[in-house]
Amino acid sequence: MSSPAQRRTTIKDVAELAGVGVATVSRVLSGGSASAETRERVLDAATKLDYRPSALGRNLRQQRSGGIALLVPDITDNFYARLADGVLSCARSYREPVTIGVTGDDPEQEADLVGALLEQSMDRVIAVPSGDGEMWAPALRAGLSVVFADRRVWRDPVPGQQRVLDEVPAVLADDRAGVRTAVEYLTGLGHRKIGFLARHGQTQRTRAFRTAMGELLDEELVVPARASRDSAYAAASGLFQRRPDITAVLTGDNMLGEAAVLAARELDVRIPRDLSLVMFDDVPWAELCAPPLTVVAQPAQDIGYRAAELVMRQGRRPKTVMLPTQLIVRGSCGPRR
Amino acid sequence: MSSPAQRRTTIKDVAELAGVGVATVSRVLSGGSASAETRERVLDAATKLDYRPSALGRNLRQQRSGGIALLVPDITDNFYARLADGVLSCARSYREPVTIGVTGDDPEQEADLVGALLEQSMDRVIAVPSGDGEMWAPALRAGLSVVFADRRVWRDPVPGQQRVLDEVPAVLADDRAGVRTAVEYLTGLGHRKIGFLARHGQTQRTRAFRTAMGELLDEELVVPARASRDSAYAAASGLFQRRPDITAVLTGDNMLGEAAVLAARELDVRIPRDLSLVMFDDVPWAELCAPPLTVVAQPAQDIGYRAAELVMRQGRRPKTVMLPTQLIVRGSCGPRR
DNA sequence: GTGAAAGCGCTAACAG
DNA sequence: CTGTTAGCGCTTTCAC
Repeated sequence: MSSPAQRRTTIKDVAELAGVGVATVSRVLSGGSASAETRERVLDAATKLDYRPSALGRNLRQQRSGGIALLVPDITDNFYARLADGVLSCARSYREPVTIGVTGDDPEQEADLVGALLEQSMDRVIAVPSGDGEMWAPALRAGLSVVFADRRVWRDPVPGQQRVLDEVPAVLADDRAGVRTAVEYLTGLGHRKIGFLARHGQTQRTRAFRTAMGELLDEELVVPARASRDSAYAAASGLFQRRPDITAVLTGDNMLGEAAVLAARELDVRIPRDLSLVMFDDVPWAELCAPPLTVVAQPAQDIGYRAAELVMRQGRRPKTVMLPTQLIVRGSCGPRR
Repeated sequence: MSSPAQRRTTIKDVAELAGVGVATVSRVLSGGSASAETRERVLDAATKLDYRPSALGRNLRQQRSGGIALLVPDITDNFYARLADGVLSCARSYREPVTIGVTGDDPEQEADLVGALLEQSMDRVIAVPSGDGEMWAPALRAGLSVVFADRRVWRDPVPGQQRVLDEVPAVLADDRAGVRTAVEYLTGLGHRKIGFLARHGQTQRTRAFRTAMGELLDEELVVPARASRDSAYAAASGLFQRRPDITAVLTGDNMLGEAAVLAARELDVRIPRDLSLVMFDDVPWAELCAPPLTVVAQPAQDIGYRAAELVMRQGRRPKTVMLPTQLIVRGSCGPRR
């Protein structure tokens, strides 16, 4: 049997040992004013007792639990893992714990998680949002400060609330430029029938694709997928079978890219001979793939880091941050044959 | 400017509206005994006010913040991401928030993080441990219930503490069997000079490799790497250059596998013609690789899920759980040439 | 079955 | 500059 946990050292113990009041201890420890001598006595006592202020007491008093919450669609997706890593790395420098929730890109689950956060009195959230304005507006009103990462929320149909959501700062990759660069690269190679595989949530990228394609756009080649791997595969496979005339495809994220490679292989579509492929997001395996994949790289870790910075400095009304993407040409694209 | 956050509804409000005392509300809401009529009145009031009990108050009162903490070496490593996903998925069914910390496989950072947990009064931790017994024993004494995942802690040199650490339940992949199967597969193909790339932390696997190799073991072919990608690459590249006579290699995790593929390509070592490769952990890209990688699959998500179950039911003295691995043969191994 | 009251550890307001 | 005190929201004795 394990021994019973001993009672925690409290601020009272420190005060007693130092021969001062508890308020003084609190002040000294949080950098308030105190005479040099008092300060030393307090610090001494605290060290001697190995005193660790209880976050519980502080949190209750301040009516807010510290820490920052992070909501991502899927933590096993390397992109979100890197994003999370960035958040974690920034949060560490503030000594703030990070609570992670997985939404599965499902507004309902997201709403659930936000509810849980409120229950915990968390007041800082970084989210890759799945829900729309209707779901985030109440959270905002409840007083938590939100930063969106990777995506922002769709414009809300209700006029009055649109303003609210525009107030939510966001850290985004420059989807417009990324998509445009990729499309230009592909058209430069002679491709005309270019497919686009994207998640339902990737509104910005889808829109950017439509714009970038201009005259060339064929709505039938723009195919949406749900959040799962299976759905990604189904979308890719479906597109390739339905429209064997396409010569290039751009995918909105790395799991769709993976699905495209798999589906192509299954259908005996050769990359890049029969089909050129550009994938959004440069994951480590893109280079190991056969052929190595041409990608639109995104600074995932940076996105997370910057988002964490923003959510920590809620004071200085921060604007939306847009981070650049980069086309990395490897071996998955060829000229139209 | 955003509107000021309105005051939270407290238990007092509910009590007032229901015309009962706060104690009664508390009891009803936590499933205690109450007359049917009272219960209904309370529930009604709670619903009407949309009352959410504050975790802050409860936590302080109970001297423990709920939730479970998860410590992994690297969240961008797909294996740990899947493990985390398993934890998250189990924790959700208990409605417990999960706080994630990244240790970088560094005992010092790990100790830091545990300190932070204690400060937060977290009392449930799932850890992929980097530190040794000396670091975990105090945490245990401080009263938190720990479950190890993926690895357990090295036997402690101090005799008295060994027992303590054996009391920590652990959820592990069956490294012994996994390594043995892989080695037998390789020797079955005729390989004799087999290299092993492993992290410092992968003691069990390294030990298993030595055992499995028996007579064939060449200590020079067992090479350790630190946690980083760079270190993994250096280890692989170094081994291949130093000992071009090896014909097969087993890697202790997926990042080492990735490094091996990259290093081999760089040195113009062909897989599987010149070198057979078996990688621990079946990541999604293993199939996309050229050639597709033969792997020892581990139930990462299950490991996380089971660990979370254990840490939630600290009551029923749980034993260590060992989960099976599976050799998945793909295209990265060939006969010794 | 129910209510009154104590108190978890801390910080902020106030008085000295 | 420093100590006293109130009280954050909740659960848990302890009377009734």
